[in-house]
Amino acid sequence: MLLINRDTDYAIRVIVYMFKMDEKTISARDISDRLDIPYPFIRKILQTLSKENILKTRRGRGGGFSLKKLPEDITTIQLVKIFQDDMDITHCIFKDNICPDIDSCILRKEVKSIEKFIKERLGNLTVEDLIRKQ
Amino acid sequence: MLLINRDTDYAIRVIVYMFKMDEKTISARDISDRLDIPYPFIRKILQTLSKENILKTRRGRGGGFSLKKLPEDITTIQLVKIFQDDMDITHCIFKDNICPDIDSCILRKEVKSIEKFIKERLGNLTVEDLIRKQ
DNA sequence: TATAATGATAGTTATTTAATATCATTTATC
DNA sequence: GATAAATGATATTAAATAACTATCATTATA
Repeated sequence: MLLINRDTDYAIRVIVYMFKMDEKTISARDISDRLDIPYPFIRKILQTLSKENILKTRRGRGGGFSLKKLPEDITTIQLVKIFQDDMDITHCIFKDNICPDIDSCILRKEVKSIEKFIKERLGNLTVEDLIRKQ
Repeated sequence: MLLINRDTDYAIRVIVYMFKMDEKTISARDISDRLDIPYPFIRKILQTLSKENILKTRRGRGGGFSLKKLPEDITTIQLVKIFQDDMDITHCIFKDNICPDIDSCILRKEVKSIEKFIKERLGNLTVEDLIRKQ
């Protein structure tokens, strides 16, 4: 089990890279070549980030992707939620089944509270932090 | 992503059940029937728990499993570690690859710290807590 | 000796994740 | 206007993991 999955990790790397490069726009092909990420894979991630309003796109020849938000306005939890199904680590596999009462489940309460903690921590970690502190 | 996977969840339920029943030994077949868990599946879990010294076994006719530890001596994190590959949620998929220096990775540091928090929390949650507080 | 249990381990199926492929649309340049 | 180079949308395949099943040997009781 990983807290940050591959998609999220790639997304973070791409965004950090784009900030560092400081180019107006950069194509999926270039990112794929420079960061050594499979082309169709990074395309899907870039498309998602653009749908989520984190990237701008310019179509057609010479087009590509550029950042729409400032690094201090992108948090890690935002990206995790986009690529990891809202990060619902509490989801009970036994609901409607063995478990007598979901509301009285101590384990569930504990996990829920841990989830809250994680979301707060990653909510305070921006892309700027990742760039600046390194 | 789930914090507690199916194996761990079953293991917890079985142990709680065994404490509540207060029978000397109980067979895998009985547990399977009473908790509605697939027989070969629960067998594997029981075998693992017995290898890990959480259960005692008696082989042969009339045999089965019984608890070896007290509920206050079994923590949730123990069970998670047994069934979930030590719960290494930090594991970096990019080592030896893109990442320039694993030691300077801010994201990694953050995730590692979250992992530590989770392990402490689940380390303080015993099976007795799960029974008593319910 | 037959039966009912676990020990050990192999094998299968289902689900999820990772990666690839295709074609339409857009836009810059020649 | 034609061509090339880009993204948009979406379908498909492949690999990995998780879930589940099966088999046979060994043990112990009646």
